[in-house]
Amino acid sequence: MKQRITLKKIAKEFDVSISTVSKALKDSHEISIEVKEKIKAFAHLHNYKPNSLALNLRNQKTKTIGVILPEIVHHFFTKVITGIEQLANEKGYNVMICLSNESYEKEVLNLQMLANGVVDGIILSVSKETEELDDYRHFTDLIQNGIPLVMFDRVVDNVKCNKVIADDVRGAFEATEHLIQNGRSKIVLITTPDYVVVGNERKLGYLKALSEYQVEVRKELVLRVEHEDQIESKLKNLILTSNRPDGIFAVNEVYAAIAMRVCRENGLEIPEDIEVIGFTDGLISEFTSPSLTTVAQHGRTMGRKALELLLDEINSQEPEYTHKTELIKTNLKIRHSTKRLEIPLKS
Amino acid sequence: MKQRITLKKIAKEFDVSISTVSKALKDSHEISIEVKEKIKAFAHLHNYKPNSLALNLRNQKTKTIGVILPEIVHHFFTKVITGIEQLANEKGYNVMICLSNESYEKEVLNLQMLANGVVDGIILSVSKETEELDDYRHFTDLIQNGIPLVMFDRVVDNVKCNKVIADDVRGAFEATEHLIQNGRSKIVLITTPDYVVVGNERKLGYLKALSEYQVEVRKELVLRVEHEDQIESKLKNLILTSNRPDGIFAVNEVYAAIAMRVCRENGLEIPEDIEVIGFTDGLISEFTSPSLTTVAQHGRTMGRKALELLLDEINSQEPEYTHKTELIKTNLKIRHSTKRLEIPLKS
DNA sequence: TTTTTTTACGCAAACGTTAGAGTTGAAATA
DNA sequence: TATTTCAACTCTAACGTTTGCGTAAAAAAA
Repeated sequence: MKQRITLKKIAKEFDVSISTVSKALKDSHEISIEVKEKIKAFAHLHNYKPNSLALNLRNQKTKTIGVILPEIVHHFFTKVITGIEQLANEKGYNVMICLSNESYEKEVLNLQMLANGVVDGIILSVSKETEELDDYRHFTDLIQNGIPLVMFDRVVDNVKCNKVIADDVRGAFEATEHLIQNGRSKIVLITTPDYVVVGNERKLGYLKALSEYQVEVRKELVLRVEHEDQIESKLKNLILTSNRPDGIFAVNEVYAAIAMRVCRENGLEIPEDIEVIGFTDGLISEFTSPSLTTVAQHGRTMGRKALELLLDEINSQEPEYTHKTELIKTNLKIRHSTKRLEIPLKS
Repeated sequence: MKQRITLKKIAKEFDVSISTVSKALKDSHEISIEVKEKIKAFAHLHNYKPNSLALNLRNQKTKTIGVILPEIVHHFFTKVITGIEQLANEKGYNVMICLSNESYEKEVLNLQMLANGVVDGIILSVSKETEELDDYRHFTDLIQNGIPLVMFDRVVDNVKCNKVIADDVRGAFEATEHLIQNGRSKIVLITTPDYVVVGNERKLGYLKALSEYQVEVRKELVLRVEHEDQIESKLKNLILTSNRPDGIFAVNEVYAAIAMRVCRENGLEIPEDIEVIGFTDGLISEFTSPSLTTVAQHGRTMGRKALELLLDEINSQEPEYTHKTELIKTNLKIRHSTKRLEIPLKS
């Protein structure tokens, strides 16, 4: 196990100083051509690469950005990573990914770890527990420390930083609108508890569509679930009532897929008896049967945009940087779980 | 934007030397109690955290391990990451994830980047392009440089390092066996091109099962696809022959899901007319209709094991470390795309 | 020949940290 | 009083790199 070669070792080899070697490798005019040639040849032969740690320490920057995700077994987040990675690559940055596993404590730990000089900036989606605890001091501390932070998807309103969010309200509006235009009026909303911001935003869109189209809002049709397991019984109850629902809008893909299964197990045909729409452009939607209409979130675009904003802030010279919030458009991917509308009722 | 606080700044504050501060914060007996107290209080107030870069440089280790994945929009890989992350967390290590995007060049770049002092060791799954090019010098170079490497899932036989692989042969054998025991004999194999090692291993298992149960091997039933798009036409051809297949074993989940769709579009009932099994414990399997029987790979276990081996090597004092190859058992998750066998024909 | 310029290098500081080896000054011992 | 001991610090080197500045010798100009 031969050790990595350093400037020092090369210097010793030719009996010159370390700075001579450093300058030679940088092709400095201060060094004679012969010396440069032999040093370069030797360095190349031994595959010299400057030690990143030393460079980072000296330059006070790492050309690395940190990404903290609530979880990774989630198609949307992997899409976002792909977008971040892509742009990072183009710009010569490295990406360090950490998982908070939806835990406040791990989020704080990850943040502290990354803040200690490891990265030049951080992209993050807030963990559910943090949203629940409603404690955001670790974010403001970070920002106080001068480390740029960009939040995406699950963001916190009163933390001053760049943000990238999907246009959740509009996406949910369009999904609900689509169901209404397909003649549905008893539309179930399957959503998360209130503290999950995106869930709430999507609920807003749902309500907005109902009100705009003068569809009655029925409280019992709003299903708030803490966990997937709860969907089956709650939904079944609704289906078995006399005034059973004819449409479902779920705030994520898995909820929608489960809802479809429950419907079919209870004798409902999709989309004839009931139409279903999910949120997120995951993998599942394409392979369910019937395939699931979803609100596509464009995770890759969000990732790219988030990094764009981050680099913008990192490279900004201004003492007072002004933060932006970017809204990424969603769009409805109509598949077989809803009927395609031939003649739109409203343009 | 206040700058991070350093030992130097604390030292200046109290007009003592840097080492006094360092020792005070480490509660050294060399420092008087009063001085220790005031320094600690001040440090805590200003939320002092030692700069990781400086520590890494000094200690010549980073407590960070690098993971290079061919892609991340892939349920299996995210499971592996989860496993790695979990153990890393327990052991106080950080994880840096890089994507090769199945590209040889990016794999090499990532490897070089990580090797420059950024990580203490690397866990990697070989990119398809690398397997195709059959060029593994970047791995041997890395090992020569004394940086421990663990390969998982897609490994290279003649690179000397720790490896973790699923028992692909056995998994494929059991899948094929299951189909045979269910009375199937015309079993299609949907696999990748030959250079993809795991695909090959799974093919071996398939062939072994056929031979062991004396089922005729029909070359035309082995479908080698470069891309998902090719499945439809190739499979359709087989289905439309007089001697149509009655079982399908696909080397991954997406192939299996697509195969199911093609079968149903061509009038075959699953599992009555044809049974289907996939590989990988992805998300899709549960939500297809019927749900898909798969060979579960236990990605999390693989991730944990890979890191375990890596840490083992990192912390090994021996000059001649002997490498291991760990085989992770798969198991068949029987769902609705195959019939459950009530009385096993063979134990 | 003396002075100036140029060439080609070495020195030292800096990034932030740690730890062993000094160095004080005062208290304890002889 | 002289010596030893000890507490409580500071100094220094080291990790690997870069870069402005200093400087010796050689070359050019006076």
